[in-house]
Amino acid sequence: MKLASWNINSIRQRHTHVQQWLTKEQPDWLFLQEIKCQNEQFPTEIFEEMGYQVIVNGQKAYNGVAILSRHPFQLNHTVLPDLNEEEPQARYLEIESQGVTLCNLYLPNGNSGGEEGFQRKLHFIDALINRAEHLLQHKQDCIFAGDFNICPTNQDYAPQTLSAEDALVKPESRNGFYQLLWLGLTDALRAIYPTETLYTFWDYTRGAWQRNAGLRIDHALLSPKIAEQLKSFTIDKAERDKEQPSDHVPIIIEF
DNA sequence: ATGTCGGGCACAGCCCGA
Repeated sequence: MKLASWNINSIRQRHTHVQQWLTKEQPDWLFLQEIKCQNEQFPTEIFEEMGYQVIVNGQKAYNGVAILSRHPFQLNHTVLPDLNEEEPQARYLEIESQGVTLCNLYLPNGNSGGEEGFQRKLHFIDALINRAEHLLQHKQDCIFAGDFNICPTNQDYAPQTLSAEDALVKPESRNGFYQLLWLGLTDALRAIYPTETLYTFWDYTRGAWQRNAGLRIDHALLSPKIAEQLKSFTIDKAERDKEQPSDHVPIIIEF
């Protein structure tokens, strides 16, 4: 099985990139984040014509997630069960397909909106931990993948790109990521590349790509049985060199 | 602060978010 995740930074700007990429890679599932459109604006048909079933959790202007699937699936959740927000944002999409629970997530960045904005990020992480705990307690094979907006360690961001106060590296954010690992989930990239410096995002500004001033913020966390079956983890850096690229590149796991 | 994107608003450049 092949599962990919890609923060696309507007599907309307980059649906051709996705089409071409799908033709090349043929994943069983593709998780998309930051589609930045409402459900009815998503180009569902072009992916259906390619043999994918499509489920979209969109909203106006910001955020938004979607899953493209070659296999039948059941929708589980469009909001994390324990997340009680007055104005829920489109940041989560969970399905079950081929016996695996597939959780596509786009964590709040946490750097805007002051302390309240940061707390929203921490609440999302808490709800994610609760969801992971629930699925693992019920022996449900599961994968949590997407844009976590967390650099787990200092190796996961280029020197001098972020301050210690940045929400992507703050201890509270990182602690949430570690809690997911302590529950028994495996950081798929680190299972295969324990020590290499690898990034999944390069800012549009300051020639970040040319200077390799990147971040590792797109992750795939695997429940134990899936982790045992993990065969490969790929960061498709070539996408960052294309015309009008997203600032994130696809990550791909095979199991 | 720098800097570059995308979307919204509303129709021309700003503003927000990343």
